[in-house]
Amino acid sequence: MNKRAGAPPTIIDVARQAGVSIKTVSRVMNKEPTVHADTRARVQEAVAALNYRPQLSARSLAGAKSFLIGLLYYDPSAAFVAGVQQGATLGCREAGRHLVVESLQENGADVQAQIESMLAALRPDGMILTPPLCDNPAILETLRAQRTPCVLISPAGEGHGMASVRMDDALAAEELTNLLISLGHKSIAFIEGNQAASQRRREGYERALKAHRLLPDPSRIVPGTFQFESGVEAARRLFALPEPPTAIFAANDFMALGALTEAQRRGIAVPGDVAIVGFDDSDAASLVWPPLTTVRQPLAEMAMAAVQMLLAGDARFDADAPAPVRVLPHEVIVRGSTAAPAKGRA
Amino acid sequence: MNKRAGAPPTIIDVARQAGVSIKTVSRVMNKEPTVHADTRARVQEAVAALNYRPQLSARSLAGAKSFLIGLLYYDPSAAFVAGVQQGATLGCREAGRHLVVESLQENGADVQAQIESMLAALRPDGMILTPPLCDNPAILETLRAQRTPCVLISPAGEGHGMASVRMDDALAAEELTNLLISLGHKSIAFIEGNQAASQRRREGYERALKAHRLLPDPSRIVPGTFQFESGVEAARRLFALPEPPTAIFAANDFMALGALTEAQRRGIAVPGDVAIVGFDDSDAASLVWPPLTTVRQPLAEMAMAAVQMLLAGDARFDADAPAPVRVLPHEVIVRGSTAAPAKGRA
DNA sequence: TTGAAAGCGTTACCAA
DNA sequence: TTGGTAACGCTTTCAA
Repeated sequence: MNKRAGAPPTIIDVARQAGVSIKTVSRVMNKEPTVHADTRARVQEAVAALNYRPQLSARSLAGAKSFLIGLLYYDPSAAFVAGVQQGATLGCREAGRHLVVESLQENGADVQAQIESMLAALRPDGMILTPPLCDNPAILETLRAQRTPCVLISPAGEGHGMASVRMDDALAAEELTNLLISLGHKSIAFIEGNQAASQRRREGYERALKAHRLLPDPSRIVPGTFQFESGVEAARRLFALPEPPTAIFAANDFMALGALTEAQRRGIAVPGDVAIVGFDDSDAASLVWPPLTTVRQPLAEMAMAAVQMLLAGDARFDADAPAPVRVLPHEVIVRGSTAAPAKGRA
Repeated sequence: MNKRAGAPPTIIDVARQAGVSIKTVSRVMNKEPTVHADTRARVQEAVAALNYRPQLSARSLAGAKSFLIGLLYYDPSAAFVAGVQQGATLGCREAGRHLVVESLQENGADVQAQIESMLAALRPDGMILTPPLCDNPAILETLRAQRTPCVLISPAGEGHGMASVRMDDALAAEELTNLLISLGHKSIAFIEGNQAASQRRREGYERALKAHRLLPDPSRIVPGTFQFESGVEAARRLFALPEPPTAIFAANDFMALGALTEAQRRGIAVPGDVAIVGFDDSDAASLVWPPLTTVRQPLAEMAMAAVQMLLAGDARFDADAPAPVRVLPHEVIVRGSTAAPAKGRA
């Protein structure tokens, strides 16, 4: 006897229809190998006929998995969330999981409480953390205490022993700097940011200079905050130097756009008088003139990899196994903001 | 007897600790009024002592709610997802719900299957749809068939009888146009987009012109695609007119940025020779020079309202009750890309 | 105002 | 290879 019609079919309905036990249906649904091919076919037929889909809450209550992956973030740029999320949702779909997103409210003390409460309620199979949360020791400790598998996206340091996915910021910066050098630039300034990524990018910048025996000039390395305005300010200082640089490498696009704006305000031609490169390939990078030469972070791919690592068990707390780190390839995008320096200025 | 230590406490542990039945604990957790104050206090004490948190899967299996809200999107701009999501996660947290995000893969035929499968597995308490999904009749029909409460964010038309949240695009466009008119502009061009919102914005633009007895000139209304390049192209056509406009209203920021770029490439000063306004307050709007005068959509607020409507039952399929529509206030943001027209050009 | 017991739909253990 | 049956942790119904 069917329950009231209209109610979604349950495993019992399928078992009855296929003439097997519910346990066998369960085995088929979970792709367990120990089922006879005929039986399996019969069950699958019944599943299709009834349009049966196992209910998540029942599965997770009875079993060990929740089929949920959590994505935790706090005040990142829109492009960053969107990119990561795109990859995470795709990865989850492929794996039959679902993505639960939580944007933490504040970086205050109750953040831990927020996380604990989420973990207790949802019991996610794994968590994905983005900067700056993935660099917050208190948060990582909370997660570790609950033994929730985690993968960090682009952590600042070594990820505190947790699995992580990143791109090679230093290498990308080195490539970008090499591009400028190969165009003929010898006087290349660097605008720093106030996040961990900036440090790594600067390393690559200096590595490239050294490889070409161009001595880094401290006066050409100016601070910034990853904000547009700080790029304007930094450029102002650079253009005021007795010998202004012929190229500017900003640690992110926003600051590069600030530098671009300041150059244009002063009638300094880009890329004619000064070449400018950024980092991140933000939306705005291709929405200005000249469009910005920059580096694309493989955000979606990184998030997808994170999901895969989570489900492959790479993020378990296996004690002495070193935490795995996956490094994904980036892409240098050459646009109109770079060119060879004007005659006599190289 | 406690289970193995380390396992999270259950309702049974709390009941034992408080000396009441599990049903009473359940009542307290669900804030049911029919509990004596003393009993309630005793239970809450036990809950705090054990750090008890009800498990979602058990709650949803036993009860009628899943405590999950779904957010469905397909290829929107990063800023749009990020904005909506910020509001949705906050709204969910306040309501003790969690946000499950699904980004559909394609706008193809299997989209319905994707949705059905999600609904069957998750049984979300409600769904939030963003454009263009919220304008897709097939998708809406699928949702309606499952009787899942839905709230549409900025649907194109009347929302097909479903609850929706929107801003008043036409009013905002009218205000923006009025701003230009009040600055002294009489020759204001409009760059259209290829989405429903563009239509509404154009209505407001024309309303403002008519109110000031400025006849809309068809040659000053040019098509676009909401993409940067189409803004460049549109501006090219406008600047080639015998009498170029003194102001350009682009139906979104990306096209406005294209127009800005084209103006600068031609040495046409902004806002001196031509004023430019956009729509959406995208990141890039404040990352260029001059920064763009535009309109901010209250995306986060709209999403938060959507969650509230969902939980208030505003989105139930109550047959003859008309679907509720909430309209949220926007914000006109005046920046550097607008000024009075140059003498003699008004 | 409180409680006992019967589910909810699935997985897991153990036996056949 | 299969099936019976006991969990899983909570809400709900019905009684007290």
